[in-house]
Amino acid sequence: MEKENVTIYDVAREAGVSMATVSRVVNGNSNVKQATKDKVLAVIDRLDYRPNAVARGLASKKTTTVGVIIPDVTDMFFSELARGVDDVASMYHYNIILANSDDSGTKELQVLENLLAKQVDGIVYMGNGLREQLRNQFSHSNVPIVLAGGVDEVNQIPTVNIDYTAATKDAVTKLIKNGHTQIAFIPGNMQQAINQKYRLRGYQEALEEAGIAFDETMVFDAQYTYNAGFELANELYATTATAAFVGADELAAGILNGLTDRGVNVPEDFEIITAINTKLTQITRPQLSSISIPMYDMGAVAMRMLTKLMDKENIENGHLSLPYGIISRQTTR
Amino acid sequence: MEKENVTIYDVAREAGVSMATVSRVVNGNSNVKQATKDKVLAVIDRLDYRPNAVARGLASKKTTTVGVIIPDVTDMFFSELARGVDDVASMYHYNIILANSDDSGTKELQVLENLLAKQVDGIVYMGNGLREQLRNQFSHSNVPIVLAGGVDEVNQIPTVNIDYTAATKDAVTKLIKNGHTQIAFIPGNMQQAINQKYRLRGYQEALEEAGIAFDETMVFDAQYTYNAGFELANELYATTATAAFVGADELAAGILNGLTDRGVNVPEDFEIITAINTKLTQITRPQLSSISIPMYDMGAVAMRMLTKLMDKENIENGHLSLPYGIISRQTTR
DNA sequence: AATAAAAATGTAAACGCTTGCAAGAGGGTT
DNA sequence: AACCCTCTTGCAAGCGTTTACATTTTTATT
Repeated sequence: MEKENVTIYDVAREAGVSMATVSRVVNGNSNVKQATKDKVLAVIDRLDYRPNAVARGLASKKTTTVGVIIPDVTDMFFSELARGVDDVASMYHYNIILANSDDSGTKELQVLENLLAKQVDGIVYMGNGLREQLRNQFSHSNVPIVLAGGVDEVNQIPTVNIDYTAATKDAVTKLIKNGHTQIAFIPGNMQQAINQKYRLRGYQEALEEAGIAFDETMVFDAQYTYNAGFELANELYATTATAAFVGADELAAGILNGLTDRGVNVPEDFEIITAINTKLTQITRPQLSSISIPMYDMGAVAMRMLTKLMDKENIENGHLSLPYGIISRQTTR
Repeated sequence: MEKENVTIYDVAREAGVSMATVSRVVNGNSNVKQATKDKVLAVIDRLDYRPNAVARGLASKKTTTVGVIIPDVTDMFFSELARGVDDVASMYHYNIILANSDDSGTKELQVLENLLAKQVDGIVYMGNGLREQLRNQFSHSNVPIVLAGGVDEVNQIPTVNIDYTAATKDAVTKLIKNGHTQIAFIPGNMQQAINQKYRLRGYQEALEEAGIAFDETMVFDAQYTYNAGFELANELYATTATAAFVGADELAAGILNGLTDRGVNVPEDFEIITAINTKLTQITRPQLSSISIPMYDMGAVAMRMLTKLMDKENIENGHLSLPYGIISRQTTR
């Protein structure tokens, strides 16, 4: 049971070669005579040798590990992104250190510190925006980083997301085309740039194009939870709104169920369109119409971009907007 | 911008002490004169020194990193566990390397190999069962490991979960009390020990206690997906079953919606109880009655247990069953 | 067969830290 | 003044690899 750690040195001795040679075959590196390679490989197998990645990391200054800062793995949107990240990470032989930040500034900073201490080769940052302080830390370090799913207001950091403004505009326009003029805008947390700037702009553009005046009372701030939505339904009920753009599925589900419970018929009396397209959209009754976002792909592409950055390859375009769609289900006519 | 890596050596020089002393203050270690400590701390601050965790790992043989093998982060059950794990991990200053296994034997093995190469201090394994081969690898290495949420058929590895047999029995008994005798058993993948042994036994015990004969045609095998459930609804419709025990929420949601779409009234004509208690249970209409499992806590407790194991503390009981409950919502009367 | 070029292998110095051991610095005791 | 502790600090040997650079072996050329 006591697997006394076998080192590269043991292998070298047993195989009658130097550790440099063993290192070479382990790394599939340069030119080693086939015969030697076979001999070494045999010993590695016999001794059950497993290269110590930590030592490797020290010597080569590469850890083949990337950090992933995520608000909450429990959030369907982010976990889907994370899955995309991990899949391509492992495809390129990287592991990911996953760290939840709760979207909190101080936690993010702390987590970043940690990740850098662990010498990660790169970082994919997920979040709804990029705080000033964090951006500073990023630029101070020379670890490549890419932002997945979020927005960087100053377009300074490589990013992959969708065009939130356009998507929102499309969704709202769809509602307008269905005859609505009183459309509630409920993107979630209005503090976040993604809502406060991008989505709001899309909403406003759609209204403007249709010649509808922007009415501030149609803008609602909310937490990204089912319960927040459920409660908001009451508030909504008291307004003249006849449709709503909602920034997240759980929130939308809450609103939908809340409204339904109050006897409102969706979509006859009230239409809803949500901004994400998680499994939830199929589960609610009626099913939620939504913007379809390629979450998994966003994560995958972000990670792929990161591998390039880590290899110091040139990135043609550091700001990718993936295509999105609009899926009509049952909460819109 | 070129933060030429400042090392412990730089700090030592600047502070006029030896690196050993710097190391001591960094590790809050042993006894260092307060004056010296202050001096060193000041330099650390000025130079913005950040200890290299990789070097530390090599020297100390501790990486303060634990591996987490998870079937799929995207699964609500597992991501909730993962969150619990990460929270207490970071509480104890550990980071987690998260690796998706897709519940595949070969992938698990590969992932494990990786984790061991990275010299993780411990592993928390999530999965529905523990494959022979993996168990072997585990016992070959001397890295502590704990199983979260799953079952170890031979009770060989520290585990934290709930009593799946008892929970299933309780749930089924509830259905029986409501007058049902034809109860479908749809735990999910019947290959998995957790279903094939534990849950099935609970189901059978409940029937037996009520004097109902076990009917094999009431046992259904299914994938853990919404669609599988939706389709299974048709099949179910054709049987004499009047109630069902379902092993997962998504699956249950599919069954519920499928049945409803066929005009079946739940719970009047058909009752459903699901085995997990994710957010979904509140979102479906009618809301799903379910067994409530402390997912987050299972993860948290498992990680806590792992910290003890890593510290070579004695574990009083390596097989923890956390309490569960039964929540009646609207799919049962 | 001699020689140059190419291929294979070895040597040893990092990489940045921890840690056992030794030694210096102050006291207090007798 | 000699001796013994206890508290601090420094020395230096690792930890297990990678990787320039040097050296040896092989192959090709004439």
